[in-house]
Amino acid sequence: MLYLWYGFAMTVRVLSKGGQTRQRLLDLAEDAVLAKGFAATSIEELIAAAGITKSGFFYHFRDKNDLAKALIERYIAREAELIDGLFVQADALNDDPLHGFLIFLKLLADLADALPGGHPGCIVASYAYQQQLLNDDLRALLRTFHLTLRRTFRTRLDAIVARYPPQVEVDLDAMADMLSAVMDGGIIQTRSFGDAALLPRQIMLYRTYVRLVFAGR
Amino acid sequence: MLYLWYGFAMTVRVLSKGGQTRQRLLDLAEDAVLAKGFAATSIEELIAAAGITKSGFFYHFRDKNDLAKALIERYIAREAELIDGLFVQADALNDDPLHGFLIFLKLLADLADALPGGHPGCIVASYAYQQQLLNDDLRALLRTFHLTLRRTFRTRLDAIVARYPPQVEVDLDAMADMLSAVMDGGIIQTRSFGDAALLPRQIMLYRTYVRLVFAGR
DNA sequence: TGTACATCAGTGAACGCGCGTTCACTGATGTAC
DNA sequence: TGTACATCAGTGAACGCGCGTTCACTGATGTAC
Repeated sequence: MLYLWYGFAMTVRVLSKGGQTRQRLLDLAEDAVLAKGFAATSIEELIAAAGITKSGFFYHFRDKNDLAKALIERYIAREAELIDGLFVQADALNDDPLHGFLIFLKLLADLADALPGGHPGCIVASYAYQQQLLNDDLRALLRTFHLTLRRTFRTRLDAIVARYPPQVEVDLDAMADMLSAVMDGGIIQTRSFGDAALLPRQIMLYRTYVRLVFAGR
Repeated sequence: MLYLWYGFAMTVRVLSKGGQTRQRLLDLAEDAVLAKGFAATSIEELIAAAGITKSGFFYHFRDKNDLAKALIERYIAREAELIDGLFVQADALNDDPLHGFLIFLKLLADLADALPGGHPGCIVASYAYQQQLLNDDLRALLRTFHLTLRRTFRTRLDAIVARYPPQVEVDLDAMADMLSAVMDGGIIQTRSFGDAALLPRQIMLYRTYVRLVFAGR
């Protein structure tokens, strides 16, 4: 399993027997969805791997759509926890907003670099090309997630601007979005090229951009 | 249909009856694949929309995998034609490599901005999260496509560097890849937010980065 | 401590539907002589 | 110009398989009194 990515930030919870099975189903589903998409991921293959029967699956999830929902919700929660954790680390040693953000980006790149087979993929990005399969609730979830990321990064950029007047005129929302964009794009490239180094390299390039805009060097 | 994006650069070819049906199947398939993924796109729905029978489909494509291949090949060819066309336009009026690249990026952003419902999506990016469905040939195609883009942009950047020494140290391959990344990421955001303006905004932000690195302002 | 009942985490069998694929056939158009 | 044959662009019927979902049932564990 590839959850080094999340591992360090995850709250460890003692799970009941059923909770364990449910988590296992979600783990299997996440891998499968990232590898071939939601529609091509069959309940049959998940239960085969988990070693339960089909009715066991339907004990845990009302229907397949319910699985999709649980997958996004878990992913979003983890990702938020991860990012918050990195910001806490980055802020621990200094008070400067620009340095804090730059350290955060370095930590993010290091984390991406440490993943054995490359980043496992982003469920939210994968769903973006399968939107018609999702109901309105799920589409709203994706939207909210991207909005949260934008707000999180934007808040950081606002704090930077207050102390470091930018060298050029930039749209701060776009600048915030660019980090998500570069990560989603970087993951796609990592997958296409089979080169795990591409994602961290993109993050570091974004970092240089931020430094250039606000510190001029 | 959303092919303003490609329309202007496409060579107009007179198609035979069968060629027309084939193109129509590809158009329908492209829309469906971008909306819900390849696995969820059924031959049944395509022929219903095209008004032929299932056997008619199998006259045009050996099997479903053959459709996937045709879809990527057509997409890649169009995209290459589009980019080349924009570079020709950008180069027509000036000889400066930096200005040429900046004009190209502006044309690209304008084009993205002119798309009625936002960019229809990138087949290659969509396939990235469905790799396990593809055979080795198709995976190689995706890889080659990204390599071609990298080389195309890298060549431009090399020419720029020769005349404009960069203000900061940047990895030129990563800088070339960043444009693809920002576009793939921008499309995902455009889809999640339902805001067509996000993609052109990301392209323009990348453009500012290039200007900043090589012109310092 | 023993008994009754409730909840948890499943099993097993059956369902109908839609999917991709195959195969034998066909009418319209094109080409050779 | 007429005839023979080939190719193009499909049709129609049938196939088996795997999919998501339902339903009645069950053994193990937890809780109340």
